[in-house]
Amino acid sequence: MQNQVIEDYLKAIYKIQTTSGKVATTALARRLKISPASVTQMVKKLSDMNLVTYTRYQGVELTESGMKIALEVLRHHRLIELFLAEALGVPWDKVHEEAEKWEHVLSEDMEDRIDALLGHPTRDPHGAPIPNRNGEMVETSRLLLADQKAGQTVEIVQVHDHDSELLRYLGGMGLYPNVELQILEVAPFEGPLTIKVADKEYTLGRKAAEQIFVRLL
Amino acid sequence: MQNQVIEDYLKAIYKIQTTSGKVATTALARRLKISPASVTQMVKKLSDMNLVTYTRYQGVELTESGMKIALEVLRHHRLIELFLAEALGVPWDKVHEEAEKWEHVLSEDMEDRIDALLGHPTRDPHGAPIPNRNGEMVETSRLLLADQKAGQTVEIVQVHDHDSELLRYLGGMGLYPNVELQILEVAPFEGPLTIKVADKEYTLGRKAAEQIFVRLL
DNA sequence: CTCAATTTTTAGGCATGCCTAAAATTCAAT
DNA sequence: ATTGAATTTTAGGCATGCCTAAAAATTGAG
Ligand SMILES: [Mn+2]
Ligand SMILES: [Mn+2]
Ligand SMILES: [Mn+2]
Ligand SMILES: [Mn+2]
Repeated sequence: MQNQVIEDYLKAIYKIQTTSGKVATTALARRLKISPASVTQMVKKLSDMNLVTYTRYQGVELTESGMKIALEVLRHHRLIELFLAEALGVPWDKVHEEAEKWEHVLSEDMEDRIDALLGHPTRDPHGAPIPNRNGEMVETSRLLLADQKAGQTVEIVQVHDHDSELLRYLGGMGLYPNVELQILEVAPFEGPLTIKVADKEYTLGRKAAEQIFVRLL
Repeated sequence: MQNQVIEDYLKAIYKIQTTSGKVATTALARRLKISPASVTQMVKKLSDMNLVTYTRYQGVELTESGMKIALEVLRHHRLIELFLAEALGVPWDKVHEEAEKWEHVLSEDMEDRIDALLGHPTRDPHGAPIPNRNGEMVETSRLLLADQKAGQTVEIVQVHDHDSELLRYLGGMGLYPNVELQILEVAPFEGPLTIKVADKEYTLGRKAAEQIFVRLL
């Protein structure tokens, strides 16, 4: 499967594109941990395959078929994460790494079976939306926990899923999607937040609070 | 993972080695659907890696570490087959193809979880033995159904798992591992067998009967 | 034992996807 | 508008794993 390489490029382009618009060579290189020169070369090939539009020095953008593949892989990734968590009891800080490999080998038939077994879920273990078979996805409106004010009660919607250590740290406090918490105090000068979860109080560093998305209750 | 290529070579060598001793370049090439010239080249690399012993024109043999990897992959393959069948309800004629891809991406942690979930199984859906974590495997003594005489009652131990069509055919008659059947008649001149399974009679072609292993009851 | 058929290896190539170093282009500060 | 810094591309290479055609070694039939 050299498919894997293409799929990882498209997924990375998708992620950057949906968070910051145009996708520069360097940004892609940093995300994929590949030299910019190699990215340029590969991006030309993707362009030849009509998976991205590419203008020299201007960055890339997914075409419709590129987007379709990206969402397909994303669906695989998130379904697998949930499947691993639910069916095999894999802790939420380990599912990402495993799904990163499985996503490329899962057949459509297995995708459907997993989807059905899980009851056609719409969110992965980190709260990220799972695209449906048509590539449609419900992005819930969400706010950064770090931007909220003291006194508010919020519900966790999603957390960043790349940092295993962070996930273990959050898990230790019971900070999972759909969990409710109160913001007791927000220290000034970008200081930590004091929060209350399930009747326990914790101090949460700014860095951590910036990885957590919430909605107001 | 170009690991995949090496793992597939070692698995193929293992299969040939355990059924017919020495492993010739051509046999390996045929099984892997790769030209003999390419096999020679790759086999040299495997030899450099100490995964096989290789003497020009004489074929290859797995070293201890080559054997270890082969059995590891085989364990993955068979555990996955059973997992797919049990956990996802995948029909037994489809599990092989899927496992062929998954076997190369499964982490040791997932292997252990699947193994535990299935209750440390010793047989895959086709009756093939699953090597344990140490690469040990219980090969049951088995006879070819095609070689048996009329009048005998036998139990299916294992069936060949490569031919999807055959598996569907056998499944239609309920011919799975651990199923008991009576041999009513064996037509002469390599003719078909008449068998009785779960009170129904079937005529089974020689070709099919040669793909089925049984033990006498 | 010989030699033609078969098997296996060698030689030379190709595609993929990565790299570093150097050149080209763009950006941004004056 | 200039120019130096940063970004991006080009050029030239390398490893992996496959191929075909040709050469070498083995085998086995007579
Ligand atoms: Mn991936
Ligand atoms: Mn996730
Ligand atoms: Mn395989
Ligand atoms: Mn099997």
